[in-house]
Amino acid sequence: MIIYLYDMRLQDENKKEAIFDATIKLVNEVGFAAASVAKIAKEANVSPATIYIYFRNKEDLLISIFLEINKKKTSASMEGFDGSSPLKESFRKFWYLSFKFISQNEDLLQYHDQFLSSPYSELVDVTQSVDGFQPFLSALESGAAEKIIKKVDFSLLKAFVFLPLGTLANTRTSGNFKMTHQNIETAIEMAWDAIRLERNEFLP
Amino acid sequence: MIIYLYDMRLQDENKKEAIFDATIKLVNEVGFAAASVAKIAKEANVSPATIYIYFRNKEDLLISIFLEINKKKTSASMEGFDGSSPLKESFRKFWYLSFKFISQNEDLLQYHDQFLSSPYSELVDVTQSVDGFQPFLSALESGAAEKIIKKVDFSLLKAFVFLPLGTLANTRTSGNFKMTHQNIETAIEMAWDAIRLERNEFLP
Amino acid sequence: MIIYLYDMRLQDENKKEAIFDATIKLVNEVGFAAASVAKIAKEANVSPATIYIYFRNKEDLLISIFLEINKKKTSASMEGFDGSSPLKESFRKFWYLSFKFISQNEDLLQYHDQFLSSPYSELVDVTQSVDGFQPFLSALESGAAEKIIKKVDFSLLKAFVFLPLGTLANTRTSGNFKMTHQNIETAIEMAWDAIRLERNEFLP
Amino acid sequence: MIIYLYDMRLQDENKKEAIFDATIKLVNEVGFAAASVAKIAKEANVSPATIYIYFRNKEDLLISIFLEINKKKTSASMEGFDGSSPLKESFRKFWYLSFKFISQNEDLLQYHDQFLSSPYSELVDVTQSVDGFQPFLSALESGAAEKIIKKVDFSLLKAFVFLPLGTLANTRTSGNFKMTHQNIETAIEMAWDAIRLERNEFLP
DNA sequence: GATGAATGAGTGTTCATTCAT
DNA sequence: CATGAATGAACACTCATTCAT
Repeated sequence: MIIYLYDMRLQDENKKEAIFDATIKLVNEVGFAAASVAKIAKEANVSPATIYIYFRNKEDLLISIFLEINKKKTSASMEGFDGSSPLKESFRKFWYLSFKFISQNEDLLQYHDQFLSSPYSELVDVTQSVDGFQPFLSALESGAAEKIIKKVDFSLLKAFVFLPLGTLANTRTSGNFKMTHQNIETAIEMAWDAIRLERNEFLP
Repeated sequence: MIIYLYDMRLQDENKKEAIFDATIKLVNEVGFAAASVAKIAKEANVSPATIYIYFRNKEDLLISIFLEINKKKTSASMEGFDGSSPLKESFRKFWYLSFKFISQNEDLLQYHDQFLSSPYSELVDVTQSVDGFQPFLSALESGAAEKIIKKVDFSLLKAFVFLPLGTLANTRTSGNFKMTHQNIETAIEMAWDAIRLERNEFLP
Repeated sequence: MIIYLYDMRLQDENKKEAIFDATIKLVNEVGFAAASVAKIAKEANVSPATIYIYFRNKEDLLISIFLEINKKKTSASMEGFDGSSPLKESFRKFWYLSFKFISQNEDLLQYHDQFLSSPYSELVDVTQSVDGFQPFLSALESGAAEKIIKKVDFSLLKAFVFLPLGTLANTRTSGNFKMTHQNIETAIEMAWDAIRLERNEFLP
Repeated sequence: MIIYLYDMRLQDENKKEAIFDATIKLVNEVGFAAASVAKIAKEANVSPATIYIYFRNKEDLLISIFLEINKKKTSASMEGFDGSSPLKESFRKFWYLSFKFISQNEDLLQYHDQFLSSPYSELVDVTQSVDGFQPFLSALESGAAEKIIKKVDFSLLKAFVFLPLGTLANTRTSGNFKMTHQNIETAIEMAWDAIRLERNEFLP
């Protein structure tokens, strides 16, 4: 017989977290396809049936984790964002915070990446998962209006700003890229060069 | 009635191609994990056992397809590459040919992308799959030596030159990006801006 | 309606036993190779997947059954063994009990025999499966030391004492041998004659 | 184009023999169940289809081999059998020749044994496979009539005379039994003691 | 809430055999 | 005669999910 001293809700959260952690670990280790419910359950030290108490099905579990990671990542890279700062400064800060979060949460990012390239990604409303970046996107739009940066399709922005960030940070896909201070500076510069509008500052 | 013009091999190639096509179609439709051998066989109008005549196992099938796509893609984008041309011109041509190939073979590229982000990708020697690009990479290196472009880690190059190419071309990941002439020009410009070394041409 | 008298374990044991029985029946009917997991499951009125709850794999199932039969057989033929009795008496009793057990459990013995001549037998530590006979073997050794029986290699002992027992009892291999009282007596006598040391009791 | 210089029949016999040898080798190595037609074909350097030219099906192949081995073994152990010799002498000679054949053809015997304990054995008329021993069996019968040996059921004879022979000779089942001259002598003596009728030669 | 047992449908792969050439 | 290609059926085993307790 088990005695719950404090609060049942606590226990629940522990279980849910255990399932989260186990799933992330397993997916990173063996990939999405091979991360079966049974294995996740074993890794989390719960019964397979227990997982179905917290999540409707496997899909729900995997998506929930993705969304949570996404939320964490977004709020981390948008922390203290100030729309009134100069765009370049905001840009640099965004990359910096992103790199920092990524390097401190490699496992989460690896899951995030794998999820996006799995068929499960189609079940998530991607636009929604981008919501948190809205202030930054607005600033970029303003920058385009002010001719600071190029006026480009959102896909191009993603391709040259957000995407490289993800891959560079993922050790699995970036091979021997070392996140040194110098490399980070270069990466930020490259991204900025890609989007900024060149102006000859010596002409009137 | 079938007429064998030359020899039996003719029929074989047809079957192998049917299996290739069926696999690519299925993987693009339902993803890597859900593309079972049985389903592939049905799609190719072939017995599951037949697949094992042409490929050692599922892994071998998937990798073979990837390598073939890779070869096609590489030779398409490197066609007529001339190391003595100005770097920017080579660069532009490379992107142009790549975009052209990609837009004409969306299904192949979608497979290619999915493969790279699947666990199967670890079974392929990636360096080898990049061999065909060597002349272009050498030109980039020379460009760095001549201070035309930034001297950067290969991972950074990949992240800002090759990766955006892939994603922009893949309709699944690039959403509503339309490959208009204008968009392509912009993309090429962005990529070049990312890597080029800025020089004030008005100073001595 | 099922009534659970004590606890769930009851039902489990029934299932496990059903699987055991089905396996033995099937192996005896169609042989080891043709006794597939699917067929066993159907015979036991169980899903194939259920078998994997009780046994790690087919090998584990087959070996488990063998070991259980072996245990039963050993303890049956060694029942009430008394090392201080005259060797011939022990010998006769051993054969008698063996014959009795065998004749009452023909199916188990048939499985046992087939297992030993299947490739699976190599996965079992044979010496361990003989452990239960140790007191009898010791008695035989003492008998050899006392020049009551021949001092022979263990393999010879097996070939003339334990092996004939098995085959005679197995209806599949022994054809029309009827286990009449007379036949049993003769068999025991033959086995004893084979191993005993002849002494002319009339010479000094 | 292949040119047959001498005689087609020769080539055929070579192929058939290659298939025989390959089968025996494979069955001994991996067991009956795992010796598939495809593997046998590869081992024999022929196409699977070729096997079906020489044998109706797999069953036919396996049985044919068994019967051929059986014939060889029988004629070897019955070589120069003389019904007019004293029974014990014939008996000893029979064992001796058997042991000799067995030790010189371990692979054949291993196949023979495995076959007999496989379900295929039921497809062979066992009585027929014993035909060659008939003169020896007759001699044993006469011996029983003359009260030289026990008058026993044929199954008992098999269990104490023919069976031990097989097992002792099979290295797989006999473990560390070494076929030394001494061991062979003992084995023969044990078998003879088992069947002979004891007579006190000192009484009238 | 939590569970181990249970399962039908599915997995990748191999089977013995046939067939057109 | 000889073959490689072809196959439906079967193989051992795992899957996501449900259910009685």
